[in-house]
Amino acid sequence: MTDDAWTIPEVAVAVDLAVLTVHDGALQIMLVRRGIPPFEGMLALPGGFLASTAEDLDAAAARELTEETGLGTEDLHLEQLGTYGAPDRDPRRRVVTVCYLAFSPDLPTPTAGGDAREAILLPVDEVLDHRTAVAFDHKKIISDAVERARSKLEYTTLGAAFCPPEFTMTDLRQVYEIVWGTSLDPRNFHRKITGVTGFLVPTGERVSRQVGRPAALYRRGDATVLHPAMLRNR
Amino acid sequence: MTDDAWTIPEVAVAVDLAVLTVHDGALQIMLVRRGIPPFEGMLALPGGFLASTAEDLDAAAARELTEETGLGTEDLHLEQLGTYGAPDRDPRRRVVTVCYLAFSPDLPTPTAGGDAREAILLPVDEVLDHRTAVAFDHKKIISDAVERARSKLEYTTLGAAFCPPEFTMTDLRQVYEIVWGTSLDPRNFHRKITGVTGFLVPTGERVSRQVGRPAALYRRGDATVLHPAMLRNR
DNA sequence: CCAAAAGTGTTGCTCGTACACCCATGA
DNA sequence: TCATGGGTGTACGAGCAACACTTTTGG
Repeated sequence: MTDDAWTIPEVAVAVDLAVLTVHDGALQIMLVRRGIPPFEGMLALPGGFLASTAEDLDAAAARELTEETGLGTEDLHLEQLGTYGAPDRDPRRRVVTVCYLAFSPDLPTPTAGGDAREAILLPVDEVLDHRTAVAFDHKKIISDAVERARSKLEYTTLGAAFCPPEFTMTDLRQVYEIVWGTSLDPRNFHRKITGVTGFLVPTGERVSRQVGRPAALYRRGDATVLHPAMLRNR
Repeated sequence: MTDDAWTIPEVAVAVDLAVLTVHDGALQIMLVRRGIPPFEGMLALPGGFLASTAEDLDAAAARELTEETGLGTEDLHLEQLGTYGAPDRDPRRRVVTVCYLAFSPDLPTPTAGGDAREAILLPVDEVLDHRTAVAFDHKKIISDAVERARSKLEYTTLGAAFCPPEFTMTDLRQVYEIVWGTSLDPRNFHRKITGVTGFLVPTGERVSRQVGRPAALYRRGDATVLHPAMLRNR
C-alpha cells in the first residue's frame, strides 16, 4: 500500500443488498422505490451508506437488511457479492458500494407493514427485462446476483436456504427448477439429494399436499458443499 | 439506498493486489516490504489508494499493478477478489480495500530493477505460515486468494494464465500440481485437457526438454470454462 | 377404482482412475 | 542400449439420464 494519505480522495462507501427469494413460482428480488433524487420513484436495491466510521461492512449489511426489509439476519444466508465503483455510477458524488447477496425463504407477509420501509418483491425476469428501469447500475448488480445464485445451487447446499425450516423434496426441487428455469426429473433429483450425506435430515414427519402420496419432511443438515455437484444442463 | 448524504462517514478506499505466479516449483505471491508505518518493514500486498475521485476501481488496480510490480495489464488475468473493511484493519483511519486477484506467468527477472518498487516473490506456504508476519489483514486476503485460485483451476481454463505464451502439457500439469499441492497422472491429464474443446491450440511445434521424447507446444485457446470440470480429490 | 404425487429399480451412457503399453529423444 | 519423459489403449467403476414400476394418499 502506498501511503500518501494527504491525497486520498473523498469516497462514500455504501452497502447494497440483493435479497433473493422464491415466491409465487418465480425467483424474486427485494427492491425499494426511491423517494428522493437521483432516480426518484425508480426501483433500486435496498442499502445505504455506512452508519459510522466504526461500522463493519458485514454489520452494515445486516443492519440495512433489518432496517429496509424487516428480515432478521439469523438463519439467513448473507455473503459478499462484489464491489461496484464506476466513477459515474452516482451523479451526486463518488460512491463505492459493496453489495451483499442474501437467500431468503418465501415470506408469509413480505414486509408489507411494520418497521420495514416500502420493500417490494418482483420477479427477476421482469426486473432484468430491458423495458424495466432500475436506478444506478443496480440492474447489472441484480444480474450478477442471479448468476451467482444459479451457480451456487450447483455446488453448495444453499438451495435449501430458499425453503422454510421444514420442507419436502418437491419444495427443494422446485427451488432448483425456478432458479435455473429448467425442469428436473423428480425421481433422479430425489435419489441425488438423499445421496449427499448431511444435506437433508428427515424429520420423520410426513405431510399431505392436496392429493397423492404424502411426502417426507426434511430439515437442513450440516453440509455446505454439494458432493458430487449438481450440474445444470448447458 | 438511503440518502442522508450529510452523515456519510469519511472512508478511504484502497485497491490491493494479490498477484499469484508459479515460480521455482511453488505457488508464489508478489509482496512489497513496507517503507513507512504502520507495519513498517513488514510484508504487504502491493496496492494503494484511489488516485482521484474519478478513477475507476478496475483502472486503479491496473495502475497499481504496473506501478508496483512492473507488470503490464494486457495478457494478464485480473479479477475482483473481495472487499475487506473491518473498522480496525488500519490503525491510522478507516480504510476499505477492494482486493484484486491476478494470475501471472513465471517472470524471467521478477521486477528486480526498473521502475517497479521493491517487489518480492515469496511462496504462499511460507507467507501463510503462522511464523511469518504480514501487515494489516493481508494474510487473510492472501489465504482467500489462494483458495480462489485453487478453485478456479477446477472449472475454468485459467491454469494456462500461469504459463508462458507457448507451453507444453507438462508445464500446464505442473501448474495444477503445484497450485493444488497434489500429483496428477500425466496420461489422464493429457487426455482430459485435449478433450476440452478450445482450451489449448497446438502450435505444431515440438520442444525437447533435457531428455525424453519432445513435447508438443500449445497456445491458450478461446475457451474460458472447463467442461467437463477438472475436480481435485478431496 | 382412479388420478396424482412419492419413491425404488434398472439400463445404458459418459466420464474418471488406474495402469499396460508404445513412441521419440539424449547419453 | 537404456533411461526418461510424451502419448495411446483399455478395463473397471462411479455417477447420471431416462423411464418402467411400486407405494400411498384423496376423491
